[in-house]
Amino acid sequence: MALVFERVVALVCLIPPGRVVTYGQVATWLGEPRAARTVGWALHGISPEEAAGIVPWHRVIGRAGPDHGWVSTSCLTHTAAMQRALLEDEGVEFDTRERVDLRRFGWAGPAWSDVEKIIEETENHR
DNA sequence: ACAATGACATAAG
DNA sequence: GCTTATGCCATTG
Repeated sequence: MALVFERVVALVCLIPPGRVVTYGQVATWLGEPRAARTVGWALHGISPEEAAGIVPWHRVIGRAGPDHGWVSTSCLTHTAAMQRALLEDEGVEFDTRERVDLRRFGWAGPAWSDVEKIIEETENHR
């Protein structure tokens, strides 16, 4: 497993409220720019308890263009309507086509030191 | 081991 | 700008 799910979850936990990131970004931070799909899989495996208030899974969205993202979940337990509601509650705005402006709400990502810390922790915890 | 699938991404038509 | 086709990683049958 080149891309450890725990790292994905840890990174998602670092996303500040009112900000969103794409699956591809998360994958890139972990050194696997092509593992966007796997990131989605990792989040899909999150338990309901974690999703409740610990892991802000809703802040991870798909790409809809260079500057826009959109809710791409098809999961039945974490529906798109639910995700949109959670984001709007944090101040993230959706345009008329259910898309988010990444230039306004996108997150540049954590500092490398934080990513490194996560890697070490997951390495240690393992 | 092979084929199919999925909360993705990018290039091509 | 939208639809299709291909590529990707990891899981599952």
